[in-house]
Amino acid sequence: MNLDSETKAVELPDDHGTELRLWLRLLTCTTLIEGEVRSQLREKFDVTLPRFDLMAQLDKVSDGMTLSDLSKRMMVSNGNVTGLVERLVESGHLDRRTSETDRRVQFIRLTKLGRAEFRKMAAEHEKWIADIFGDLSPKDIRELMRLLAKAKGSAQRSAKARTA
Amino acid sequence: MNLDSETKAVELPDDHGTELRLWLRLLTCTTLIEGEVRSQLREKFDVTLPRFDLMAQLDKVSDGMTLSDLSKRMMVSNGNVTGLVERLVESGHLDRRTSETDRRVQFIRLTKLGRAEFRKMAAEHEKWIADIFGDLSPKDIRELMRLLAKAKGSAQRSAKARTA
DNA sequence: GCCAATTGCTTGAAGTTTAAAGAAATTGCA
DNA sequence: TGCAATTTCTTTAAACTTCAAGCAATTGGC
Repeated sequence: MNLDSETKAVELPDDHGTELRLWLRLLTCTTLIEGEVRSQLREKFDVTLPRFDLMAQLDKVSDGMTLSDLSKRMMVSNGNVTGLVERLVESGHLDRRTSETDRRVQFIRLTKLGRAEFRKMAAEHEKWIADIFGDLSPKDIRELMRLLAKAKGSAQRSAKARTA
Repeated sequence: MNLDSETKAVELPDDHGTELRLWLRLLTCTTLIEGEVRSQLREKFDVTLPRFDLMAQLDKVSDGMTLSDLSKRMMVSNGNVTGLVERLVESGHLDRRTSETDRRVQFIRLTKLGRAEFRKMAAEHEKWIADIFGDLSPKDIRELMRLLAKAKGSAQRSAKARTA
């Protein structure tokens, strides 16, 4: 038996510190940027981030989307979307229409007003983001994209394995 | 005058699409991992992520921390921390003590129970994170750390410039 | 010492979020 | 057809979050 390796094993019970530090850095980065975007949205357009996100999903399609689609894409719960949509319909940004073939399903769309307002916000939003990442070179951005894609894949693999 | 370049300028009013895609990917990654961690914490320890985060901050120091320190480190509002601490004191995980030199200040500490429970959770938590990033090589991790540090710096520069 | 500004924390209102339970509609299979 | 499983959405309770307003204590000129 090798005493040295035993001692080492006790002092360094696997080393998962680097992954943890990576996670904390990722989280800090995201929180920082999210806070910045949130402030700007409130300040410039008096809109909350969740509402902006929801409208962003809807802006990608022309013919609407169901609540389930929205909750999957936004990675939030179903009930959450119900409330958000309700308030956005109330304020005239969204339009809801019940499916004719399945009466459980609601198709949600941006209204003319909603789309117009979103487009205005999105244009500004894109500039803020560009400025936030302003110090990164095109190569940095490509590398980050690549590595984050890999990280995303890894996380999905891990989550799936756990649930299975 | 060059018509071609004019046309281009209209069709591609600056190109900030790559930064936007980077941001969306960063957000997706974080949301995915955060959801995974949240599920595990609830499932295995019946604790919420915000409580875990707060205890993590306190575990780093032995002699306690003020509410302001906590809110700065966690990057959340003051009022938010007030509520979290209140519930954690209630459940016996935290301990609060008013400063003797400044009666506005409260020092918050983990109780013996709180620290013991946190240590147990943290050990598991580290393993989950290691698994989540399991597909990344040590080199990938180093590169991500480096690029995220750069992104963080850039975001801070941007936020600071706006506020100034 | 006086008092305006600042700092640390709490409170209240509105909104967001999750998890869990439930209602309504559809689907698939025997 | 009949009915159990599934899907879509809503509802509920509890927690979390922010922002703004406010209170209490301290600090820094003067």
